[in-house]
Amino acid sequence: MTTSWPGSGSEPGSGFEPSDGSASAAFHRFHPEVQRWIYDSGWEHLRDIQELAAPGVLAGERDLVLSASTASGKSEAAWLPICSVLRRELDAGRRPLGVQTVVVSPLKALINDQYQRLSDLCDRVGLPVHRWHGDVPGSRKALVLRAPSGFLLITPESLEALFVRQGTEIGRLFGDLRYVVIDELHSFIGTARGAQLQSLVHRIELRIRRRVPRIALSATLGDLSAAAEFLRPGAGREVEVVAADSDAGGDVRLQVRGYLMADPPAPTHADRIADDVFATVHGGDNLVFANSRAAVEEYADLLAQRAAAAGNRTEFLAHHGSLARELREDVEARLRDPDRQVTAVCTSTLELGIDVGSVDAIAQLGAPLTVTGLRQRLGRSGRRPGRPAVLRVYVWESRTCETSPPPDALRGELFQTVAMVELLLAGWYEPPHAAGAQLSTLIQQILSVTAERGGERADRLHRDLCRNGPFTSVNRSVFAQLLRDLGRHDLLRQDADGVLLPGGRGDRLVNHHSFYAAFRTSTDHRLVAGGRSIGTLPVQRPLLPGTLLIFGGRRWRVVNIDPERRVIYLTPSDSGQPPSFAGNGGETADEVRMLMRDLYLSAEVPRYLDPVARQLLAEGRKQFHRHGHATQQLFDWRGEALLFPWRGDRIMNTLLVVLASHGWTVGQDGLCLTVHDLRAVDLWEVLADLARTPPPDPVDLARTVRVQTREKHDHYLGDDNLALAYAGRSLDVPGTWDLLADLARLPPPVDPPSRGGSVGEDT
DNA sequence: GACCTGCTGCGGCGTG
Repeated sequence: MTTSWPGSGSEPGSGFEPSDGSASAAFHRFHPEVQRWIYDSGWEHLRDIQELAAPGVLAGERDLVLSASTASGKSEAAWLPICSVLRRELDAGRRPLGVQTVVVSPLKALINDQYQRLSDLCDRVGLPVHRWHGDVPGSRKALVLRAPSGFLLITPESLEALFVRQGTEIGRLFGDLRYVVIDELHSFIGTARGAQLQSLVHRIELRIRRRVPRIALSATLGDLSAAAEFLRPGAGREVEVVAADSDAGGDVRLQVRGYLMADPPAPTHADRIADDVFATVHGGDNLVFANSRAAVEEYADLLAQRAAAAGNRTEFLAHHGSLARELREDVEARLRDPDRQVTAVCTSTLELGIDVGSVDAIAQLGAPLTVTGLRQRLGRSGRRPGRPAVLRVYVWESRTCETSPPPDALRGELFQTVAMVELLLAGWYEPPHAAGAQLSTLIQQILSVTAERGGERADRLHRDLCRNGPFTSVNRSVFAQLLRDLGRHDLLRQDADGVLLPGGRGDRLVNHHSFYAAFRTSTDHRLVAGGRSIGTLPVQRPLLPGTLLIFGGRRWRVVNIDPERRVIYLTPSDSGQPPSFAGNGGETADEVRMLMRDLYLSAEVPRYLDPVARQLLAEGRKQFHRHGHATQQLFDWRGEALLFPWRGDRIMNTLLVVLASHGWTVGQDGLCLTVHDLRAVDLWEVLADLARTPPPDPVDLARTVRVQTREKHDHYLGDDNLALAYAGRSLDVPGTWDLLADLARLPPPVDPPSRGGSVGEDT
């Protein structure tokens, strides 16, 4: 079969073929204007994901998960067939009566980027594109409300605001909806924001009284069937999963570099790493990822000092979520500027698909937090044809001696890094955790529905949000208790007919803009220097005038604090310290910790390790065997029993809660749990006893935890529902009892761990 | 010890 170009007929067989050499079937099914746009864009062929996705999207019946690597043309795989369908309807004389495609995206910056790209296509095809988020002027939003049509690119929070503020308009706005597209699906799965998104999409379908096909896009889905189930709760099996692996991309150059922390006053590991990063990144544009905002500030400062001392023209700029938007956008603009050499030191702010131009190399400082994040970071480079993706991971370990506790001798940072790189190379990503009942987000959605509908009956709320909606695990009795909790806090009240309405406090909550986000944020202090806001800082301890700070890559002294208005006034200074930020980290997965143990037991040396990293690998293995980890998981250490479960943080947390509920004083120290005033052999007995008892009810176990609140509206929950929410979010009782069964099969620990000489002296 | 994401309506002011 040959391909002839529409209109011209002059380019038969112009190479419009998928990479297997067969003629493109999809191209011929697109509308001629879409075909012309593809041709004018200079594409030689459709990408695999575009070829594979086209029939399903064109049919417009089934839900689809489109999974393909970064920069593989996933967005266009949805847009091209959707534009074809919508344009054919225009040709047939059908005028749209509302928005035809909603694209929900997790970031404003992604929406802005996609708006540009989609507008180029839609201008040709004759379809309008609108964007709607917090930075879009109200006048533009008013235009959409007046004449809704075409594509609407929107955040979940703005969609929430539409339901609350324009509740009566939802049916008119979306009455003609043909597709719902969800971009970067992985960023929503298993989160409060994801439950909110499921609810909002479901609520659109409820209002227009029909099902709308959903199309989800992602490059890093750890579990495709879980993604399908998330996309259409209760009917994941009917979702078509389209995965294209063949575009998985070009060369990857990867190195793990090890450092052994020197004793003071020798140069610190940070100085040595900054020297090495500086030596490798000058020239071109680079991204340096750190694991905390404080580390970003520290390294941006160290690198800028080196550039200044060397008279180097590379700019080193900090980029993280607490910096003012103007400062961040300035960094992004400089990265895009081809005349500047810019290295951004950043947190996960630059991890997702924000277009910052072509990046030459990626540095990761410290062990990666997740495989998914590492993959996204790697995907920021190598986006130009013929250029490899370059990733250098910098890992440092402390010098240890015989008084160091056993976990430090194991070189856990290095082994975690190697485990994550191996999982990355194997194409594995963290599967979503069960998130439990998501009661905090359910509270938000109950209040939102009552606002949208001007009041609603309890049975209908349960039917729409739980029985037929995304909060399926919430039964009538939990729901009834939840409504009583909300009544007690004056969030809801009931009128004489039994209709639930927002109470006084609920009314204030819903009518404040902070209501639209499902996730919790801290109360930040604004940092002001020279009359300009330079960012925000979550302050945990009182900050005194005179305190020195490094922020935005510059040094400051605190001159004054306004606690009422939560403003911190700064003046430039010659010295400073990185600020401390509050935060709750992610969870390390079971698979990572289990692979770490396999790596200790193995003798293989990955080729991507530099000499010091190899040495740390050898030391870690030596200590692993010397301490008896190959056959034991329980050890004595200075009056404490140590337990190495080699499982993820959720199981470690569950085990900690179980032991604490039996009266033991338990802590977590990286890879191990520490139990005070107990011998290892006694802990072995305790664990064996536990393994013989039936697993506890997770909710009963959760009740023993002192602080169970974590999500935004958790503090409104009564004791029962709070424990239910905690259990679903933070406990894995079955996984923990599987582990206990394994531990009970181990021989009882006999000897205290051998106390060898100091580790790592020979560097 | 660890990341990120989001936000309406309206009053006041200056300018064309």
